[in-house]
Amino acid sequence: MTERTDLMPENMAAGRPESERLRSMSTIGDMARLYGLTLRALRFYEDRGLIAPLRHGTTRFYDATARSRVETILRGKHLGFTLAQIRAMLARNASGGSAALDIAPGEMEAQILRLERKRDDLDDAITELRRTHCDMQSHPAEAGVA
Amino acid sequence: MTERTDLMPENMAAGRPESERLRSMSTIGDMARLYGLTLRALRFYEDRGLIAPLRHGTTRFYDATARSRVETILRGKHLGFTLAQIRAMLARNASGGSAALDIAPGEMEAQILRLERKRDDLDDAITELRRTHCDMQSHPAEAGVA
DNA sequence: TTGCTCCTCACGTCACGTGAGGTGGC
DNA sequence: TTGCTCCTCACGTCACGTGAGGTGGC
Repeated sequence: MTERTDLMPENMAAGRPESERLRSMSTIGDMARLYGLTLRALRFYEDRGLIAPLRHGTTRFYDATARSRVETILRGKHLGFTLAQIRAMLARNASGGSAALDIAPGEMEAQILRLERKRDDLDDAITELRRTHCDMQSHPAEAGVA
Repeated sequence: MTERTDLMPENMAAGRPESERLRSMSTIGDMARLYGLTLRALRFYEDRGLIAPLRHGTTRFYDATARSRVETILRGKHLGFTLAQIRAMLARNASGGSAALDIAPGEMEAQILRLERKRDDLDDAITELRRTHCDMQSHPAEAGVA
């Protein structure tokens, strides 16, 4: 996040808020390092309408708003929502101003049930794998399952 | 699974083992109903080299071996393995004869760790969703998440 | 003739990965 | 000139879903 004089108009006085805004912007590389995302992922979110970075020529620049949107996207992903759902949640909230995930109560409960079912399936699988693993320890001859 | 006389050669005597084998075969529709799979899924497994049903013209027929292979595929999927992994396990076992999943011990442990990590991620997400859900119950005004 | 089941392309989905080929400022 | 970062296609991956358009026996 070095200072980008190329983004600043030539006719500037000292201490102007405009230069402050430009100075505080991140490149796509900065964003990738900051959030542990790939460039491709950031461009993909943009293509799906989740973020809209500023452009200087073809180069993308991300301001504080864009950054907080990315953070919100990551939270949505962590909660197991699809990008389409996250996009809808961000859009619904757009009226509110902040970049929060506007999750409807029904959506929330449905998601909890979905994730619980997935977790239970995983628990089953883990139990079965462990049982087979132990079987293999005690009878190393038979390495097959079912 | 009706009797398929079209599969039997004309020159047959009564009680011959060949007709028994043919009679015991399933169509792709039978298989789909039996295992709760779509026709597309069964054709896809074939395309990926996991099963090789017999053909009568263009129509597929599945014998007992093919059926047990499909059961093994479903077990592999339930344990969270990819089709490529399942294919390799089935191939390794091909020498053994039965259609079992030949899972290497290291593969097994790696899979257990992978699934445990996924389950822990799910647990985190569920906890967070439930907390947000409760927050929404107590302060209905703020419907946003972070 | 209608209805059912079967077939083969082949594009769409989801969330990106992975080059290919090119630009631009230090 | 080299090296770094940025860009836009565009095909590949995974496990299928979903028509489109056609065949074949009761």
